[in-house]
Parts: sequence; C-alpha cells; structure tokens
Amino acid sequence: MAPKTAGDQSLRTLDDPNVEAFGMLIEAHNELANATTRRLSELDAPPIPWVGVLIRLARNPERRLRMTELAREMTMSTSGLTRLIDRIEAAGHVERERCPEDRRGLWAVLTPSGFDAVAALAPQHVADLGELVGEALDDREVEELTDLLRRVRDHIRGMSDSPG
Amino acid sequence: MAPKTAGDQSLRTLDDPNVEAFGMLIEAHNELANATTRRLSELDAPPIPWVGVLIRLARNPERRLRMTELAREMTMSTSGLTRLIDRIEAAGHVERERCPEDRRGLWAVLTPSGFDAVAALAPQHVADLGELVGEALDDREVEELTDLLRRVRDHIRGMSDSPG
DNA sequence: CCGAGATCGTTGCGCGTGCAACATTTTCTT
DNA sequence: AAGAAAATGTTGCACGCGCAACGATCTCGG
Repeated sequence: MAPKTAGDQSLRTLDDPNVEAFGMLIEAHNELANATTRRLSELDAPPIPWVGVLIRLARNPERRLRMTELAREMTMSTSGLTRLIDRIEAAGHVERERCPEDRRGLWAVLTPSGFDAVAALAPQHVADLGELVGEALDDREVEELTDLLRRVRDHIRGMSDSPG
Repeated sequence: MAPKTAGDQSLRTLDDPNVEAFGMLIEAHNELANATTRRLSELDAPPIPWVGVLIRLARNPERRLRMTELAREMTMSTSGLTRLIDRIEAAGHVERERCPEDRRGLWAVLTPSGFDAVAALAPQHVADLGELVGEALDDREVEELTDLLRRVRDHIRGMSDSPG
C-alpha cells in the first residue's frame, strides 16, 4: 500500500456538492458562452453582451432603461456598461438620453436600427440555444434548470443587498 | 389602445425557455463568481482561476496535468492557460516539468506550497459555497442542478468534437 | 526513410472588464 | 435651510483573456 500524502484529508473537503455545482456552473457557462459566441459571429451578429443589452431594452415597453439598472441586470459594473453602451451607441443601436427628473441619470434608448438588429438575430439565436440547450434537456428540465439558477441568483443578490 | 410597433412579433420569439435558461445561466454565474471572488479576496486567497487550477491538480493522484488537458478542463484557451500558469508558477504554487515521452509537452505540477494553498483555502471555500448555493437550494436540488449543468456541458462538448 | 500534416505550448497584439477616483446631482439629517 | 452623505455615470489605469502566428515535435502515408 502506497503511503498517503500528509494533506490528503484537507482535500477531501473539496468533494462537496456545492463546490461541484459551482465548478459545473462555470464550465457549462463557458462552454455555452463560447458556442453561442461562435455561432453569433458566423452570422456577423453582435457579441453576447450586445445581445444582452439589446434584448433587455427591446423587452421593455418603453424601449429604454437607466444605465445603472441596466448594469445591475447585466450583472456588470457601471463602468463596464459605460464602455459597452459607448460601442453599441457607436454602432447606432442605442442612444443616450438625459433623464428629466434626475439630472444625474441617463436613459439607454433602443434605436430603430437596434430594434431591427434584435429582430434579425432573434430567430437564429433561439435556434442555436434550442440546439445547445434544448437537445441536452427536455422541456421540463430546462424549466427546472432556469428555476434553480434563478433561486441561486436571487439568493446571492439578496445577500449583497444586506451584506453580513 | 396604443398601436403596436411593427416589429413586436419578431421579439416574441425571444420569450423562449432556452433563451431564458441561457440568460439565467449567465446571471447566476456572474453573481456567484463575483460573490466568491469577493470572499476569497477578503482572506487574501488567490482568485478563482487559480483555485480552479490548484483544485484540479490537487485532485489528480499524480498532482500533475498536461497543459493542454488542463486548459480543456478549465474551458479556456491554451494561451490563456500559459499566462495563468506563469502567474501561479511565479507565486511558487506550480512548476513546469518537461514531458519525457512527448518533448513538445509540459506537465503542470503542484508544489508543496501549492498543496498547502489549496488545503488552506478549501474550508473557507466550501463554507462560502454552502452559504451562497446551499442556502438557496436543498441537497437534492443542488445535485439536480449539477446534473443538468453537466449534461448541457457534455452535450456542447460532444457537438464541438464532431462539428456540424 | 522522408516529407506533409497534426499537435503542443508560447508569444505579440488588441479588446473588454473591474477598480478607484472624480464631478455632478439628489437625498438625508439636524 | 444647510451641510453631510449617498447615488449616477464617466474616466485613467491595469489586468486577464482569446486570436493568429510561430517554432518545435510527433504521427502517418508513400
């Protein structure tokens, strides 16, 4: 019998369901993000963060969202969003509009060009995700996955709102 | 009744379970990655990618992995991994070792210092994830989440191995 | 045995992001 | 009403990553 290394015990701690879930979340995310990016770029559609912004704006009845709110929904820093909107605005898909009732604030407003861009990429995007996700999981499982992820997300957001 | 914008129909396509799951995967991943990074850095533990490398090396009985294989497991490019290992090696947690039977290849080998680092951060890491994930989901749900994510990951990996 | 092609890991380069600091405006406190 | 504190969005800066190109080595076919 080969002698064990001294620290083996400490490592067994890492055989933990939550750690495993975390690792799998990272790997699945990376695989899915890479695959989706590849497919989008083959149709010279914009990269994923652009799509995230455009979709969120398009879903809103007003076709507009405040910068900070958009950053929060995108789970990214406000400075990151500033540059992101810079680029999307340069492409003509979005415009900044001053906010009357709070003169610090800005609206990110979807332009007609931006709307067309979403409409153009949507079918292919849906088809891609159907292939990448829908083929791996049946309908019920997809909904379950969404539900589990949402609960994790909301739990963490709730913690950082009132940090321990 | 307010008249509808012309393109509204196209956007309804985006109300798709797979798209929703995709969005939730990104958001949950970002929230979890941010929260975990914050907690690790409070204990001046290394950032997440370091932990990913160290854990994978520590789990291996030989305490070593080939660069390309490690990159594949980390779901990152080999060039990205080269720099990552550069930094971890500079910190003394890993060493590169030439591969006898394939003189192109290198082993990334965990050093005792690297092993200690994993052992030191493991308990806190497990506790953090217990709080971030385990509190949001019960045991069965965590395993279900892991299973669903693994199946998505493997499905995509299978597709890119034999691309359409 | 030799050459074409694949594989391994590294490098130059550009890009997208987060952090800290900032000006501006709003909100809270007293 | 006035000053402190918080919130909004932008900027300078540095960092980590992917892509393309590369030298080195292995593999396979003639």
